[in-house]
Amino acid sequence: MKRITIRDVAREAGVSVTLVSFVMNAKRDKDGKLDCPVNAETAKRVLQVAQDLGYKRNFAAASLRSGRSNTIAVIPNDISNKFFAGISRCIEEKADKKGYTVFFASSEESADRLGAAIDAVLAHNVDGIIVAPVTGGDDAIRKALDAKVPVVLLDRDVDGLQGVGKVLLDDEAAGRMSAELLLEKGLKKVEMISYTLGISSLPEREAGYRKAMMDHDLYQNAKVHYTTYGKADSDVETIIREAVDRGVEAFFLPTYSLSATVLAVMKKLGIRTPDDLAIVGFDESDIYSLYATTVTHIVQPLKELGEKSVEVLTSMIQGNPEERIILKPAIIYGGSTDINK
Amino acid sequence: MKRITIRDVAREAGVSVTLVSFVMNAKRDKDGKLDCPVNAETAKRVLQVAQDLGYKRNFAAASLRSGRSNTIAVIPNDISNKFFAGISRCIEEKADKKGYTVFFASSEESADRLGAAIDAVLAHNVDGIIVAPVTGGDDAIRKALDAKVPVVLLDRDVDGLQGVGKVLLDDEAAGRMSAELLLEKGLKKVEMISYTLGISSLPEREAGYRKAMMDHDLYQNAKVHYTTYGKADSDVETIIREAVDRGVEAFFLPTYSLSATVLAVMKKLGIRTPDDLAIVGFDESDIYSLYATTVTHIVQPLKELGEKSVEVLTSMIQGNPEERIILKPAIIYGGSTDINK
DNA sequence: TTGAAAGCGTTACCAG
DNA sequence: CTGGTAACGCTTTCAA
Repeated sequence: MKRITIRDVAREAGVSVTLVSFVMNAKRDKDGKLDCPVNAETAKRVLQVAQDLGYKRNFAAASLRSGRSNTIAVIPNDISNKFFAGISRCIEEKADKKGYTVFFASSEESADRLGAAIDAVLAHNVDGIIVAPVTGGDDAIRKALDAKVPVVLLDRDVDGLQGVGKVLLDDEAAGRMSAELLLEKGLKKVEMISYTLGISSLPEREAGYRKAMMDHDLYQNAKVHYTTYGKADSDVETIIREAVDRGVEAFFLPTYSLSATVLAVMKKLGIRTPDDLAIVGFDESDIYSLYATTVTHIVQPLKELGEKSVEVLTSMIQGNPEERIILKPAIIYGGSTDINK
Repeated sequence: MKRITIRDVAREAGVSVTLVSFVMNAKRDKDGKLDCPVNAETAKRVLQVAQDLGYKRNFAAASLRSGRSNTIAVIPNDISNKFFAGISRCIEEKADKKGYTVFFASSEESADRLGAAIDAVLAHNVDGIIVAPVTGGDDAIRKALDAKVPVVLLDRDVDGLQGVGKVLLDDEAAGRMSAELLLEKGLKKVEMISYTLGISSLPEREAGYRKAMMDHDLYQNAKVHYTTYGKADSDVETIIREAVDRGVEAFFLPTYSLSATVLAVMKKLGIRTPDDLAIVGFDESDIYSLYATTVTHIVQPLKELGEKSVEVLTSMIQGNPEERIILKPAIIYGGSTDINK
């Protein structure tokens, strides 16, 4: 069963390969009409023959000739992370609708791996790249830019990169909303734990938190504890112990992993929420509804983040200028902030 | 900055394009020597020149000419599922080591989407496909087989498919281990909830459970409740209520989603584990350690499943016959089975 | 609206 | 060991 080529279709339909190529590439406009310089009758016949013969375009050939490949690459920092897994699905779905197939490669929070991943997908002629940057990943991203391959930054911003699209969460709003929710309950000693990761979202969330504290004239109470990604467990235990002793009333946890770690520590130490400590967590997870007390948390608009990033990227692939889109977070209320003082 | 081709390298190194092609494709054997019919000196020079010029292979051209593409496709039923997200990462890592880039496309538990995904990756000339089949996905998979593209079934088996590799969990053992753990605690009324999904793993897990019940002369107590994927919430509540009234002592939950659903229902109804109901859950999740009582659960060897599936696939791509690999599950003990009767 | 022909960068074949 | 050259299947001028 040999492969059907454009030539077979042309011969069978009694037209030239050029015509077939035109027809196969034509996009349908809103009327369902193909917008290409081909007689409607002919086009229809070609389509029919292609269908009958079971013609499948050979992307390798098309890519070689045209330089385009109808593929995009998605490089999250960790695909096994729930947030990116969810977003990846949305991206894939949207990309598929637009006729793109998706390459995946995760960077594992390492600039080197990001570089390797970008090399690999560039060698495969991807038309564009959606990436959640890692600390120090600027150079890797610049390689793509140098190769004139459009890039969209997802979820995390990086300064000093010209001509990249961006689809980000309004991280400052997320921080502000979280803190304000707590402050409006009458709590005064609201603190935060964060990572020393060099990515933009965390400092922004912190800025939002600080702003809210300031607006409520409680800036003297603002305090942010830092820990390192991957070694948070012991740090967090110390932080929580000390904070409870000091009479801290609430914590804002700006990532899922910090939220999970804090909940684990609280469970271990027998610290209850919201009475001993009110909590606002981040991102979606079953743990928030299954924890002894349900947990209030910030949710990111996964679907929109995914879809927008594809839209911005495909628009850039078509030669339009880059866009920068900021999406708003939402709050899901749980028992962990159900308190009044 | 125009693209460097094999011809540029050939000219610069003063050799033919053929030589360059040989060198670029040569695999290094264990001694670090390139195994190709090229003078070591020449090879070294070519490599050096390629490096200096910044030569990058054009996979589209190679793919067009050779029919191979150095890409494999991974099609889980749902990438946002924690189990597949974890496994995907392992697959990607292993594939990368072997020089393959991976395409992702999820089937969303739909045979149609699986068909579309397979069409798409086939059009991109993937060298092989790793797929977690969905109910009724046989035909889609057969399309790949017809195109002589090797396929490895991951996690779920499908009967009647010739020449496909398989990397599966020993599902029967998982069922047996779970039930036996409960029975050895002296519990006698051990039941199970399962889905009416037409995939192999669930019936196998059920078979293991039934076998254990039989071995302990408790087959008259064996009972499996069925619910539908996506509509489990209300069913499970009814099942649990009724079971507790009937004095059921334990449940084996053969998937993560069932485990999460049951824990949610128990929390809602105020049913405690292990005293009111002992529980064995499935797959890894933070919820098992964060639930009021930690939950005993079966874990699949993610890393091995991912790596083996890549190994089996690449071996098949090189023309070797398909393999069938069955991996053993493990149990993580928690408080939900910490009981003796 | 249609067609002929020229490549795109590799690999594969065959000859030396 | 080395080199010439013909494909691979498509898109893209250019000309009719």
